Amino acid sequence: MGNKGTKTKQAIRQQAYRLFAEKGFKAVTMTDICEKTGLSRGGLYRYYSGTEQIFSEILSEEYVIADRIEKKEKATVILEDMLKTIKAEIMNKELSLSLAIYEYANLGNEEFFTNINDKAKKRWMSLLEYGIETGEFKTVDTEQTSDLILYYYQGLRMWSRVISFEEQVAEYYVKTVKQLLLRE
Amino acid sequence: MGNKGTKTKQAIRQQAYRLFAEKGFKAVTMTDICEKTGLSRGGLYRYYSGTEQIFSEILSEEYVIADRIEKKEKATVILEDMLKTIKAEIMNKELSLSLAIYEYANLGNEEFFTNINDKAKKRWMSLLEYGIETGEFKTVDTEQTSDLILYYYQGLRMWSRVISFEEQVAEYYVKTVKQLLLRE
DNA sequence: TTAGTAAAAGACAATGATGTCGCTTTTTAA
DNA sequence: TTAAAAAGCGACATCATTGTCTTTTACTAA
Repeated sequence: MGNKGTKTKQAIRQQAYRLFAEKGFKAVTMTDICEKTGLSRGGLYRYYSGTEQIFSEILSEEYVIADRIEKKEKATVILEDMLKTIKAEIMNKELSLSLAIYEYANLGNEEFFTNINDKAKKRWMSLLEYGIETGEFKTVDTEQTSDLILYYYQGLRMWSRVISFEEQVAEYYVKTVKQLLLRE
Repeated sequence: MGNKGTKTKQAIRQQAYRLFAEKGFKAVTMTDICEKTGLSRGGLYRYYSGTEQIFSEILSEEYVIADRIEKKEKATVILEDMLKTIKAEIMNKELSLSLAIYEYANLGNEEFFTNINDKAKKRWMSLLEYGIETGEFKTVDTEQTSDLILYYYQGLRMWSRVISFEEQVAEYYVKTVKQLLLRE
């Protein structure tokens, strides 16, 4: 029984990931992926029937977002943690799928992203509610503030690929979110 | 002397604009533009040597941004005006070049956008300084706040293409900016 | 060791886009 | 009216990419 297959698929996805991060979705061809993986066209097609399929598998691997946070720690600690992750994401332009994702979404795969977005928003709202409940956060409109946090982040992430950002820009983001939520 | 040319060029750009807005930059071919304009390939190539050239001309037509605001009106009035424009931009997904711009920028045309971005930021900073000076706005960190206003907007504009937004999302944006700047 | 199956290779035709070139039509100005 | 210039046409060779198909190679289990 061939179980070498799953390993190969993983290797394909890994190489494809790098390509998508570098060039976006549309610019990556099956031939590119062949070259990177060292596989022949025939070989690659055995596993995946096209770039869409590969990318969609990469996405479902990548985006496993819980809609709610775990209310085990203090809200401020969770917040710090999330901001740290976000800051790192904004700053490393090399491995960002943002362009690829955006192109892919525009190719008629809206549902997936409506979904992801919903979940991310719910997650933030859930955190904000929690923080307000425990008194750690200021009393803000949770939906409005979640929107701000999310789309501000999206804007940054998108353009950080293109424009060379200084660290400061990410810093401002963190600062803004904290100022909105935390009591002085 | 043939001055029919400039009219034709304009017509080409107009049709191309629609295509870019609809499909992004990479997906639009010279052949597409031929079909839309009714011109033959040979005819089109007489005017433009490729999609890059067309798009770049469209951009320089579109983005004529002054870096400073005119300090003739009240800051609040200017703000209202800018927000109104932005809201409209977020809401009409059909004619947004956002995807095309993003793809184009990622193709190695960073400078242009670094420039545009700089100007837009300076414009906002200039408005904020003005408003603070006249006492209409709260005393905020102008750079930090401009960043927020800009990238939050970019995030919204990008995703409004993909995700079907309700009016509310744009409303939140406006509300947020006003809350940040205006005294209650 | 070997037969059978899985994995990989690479040739193939088909497609669709590119940029060029020579020819035709239309416009313009004298 | 006419000749020169501008505008427009479409065929052409070329290229990159696609997905398929047959053949070859490598494993694996009896």
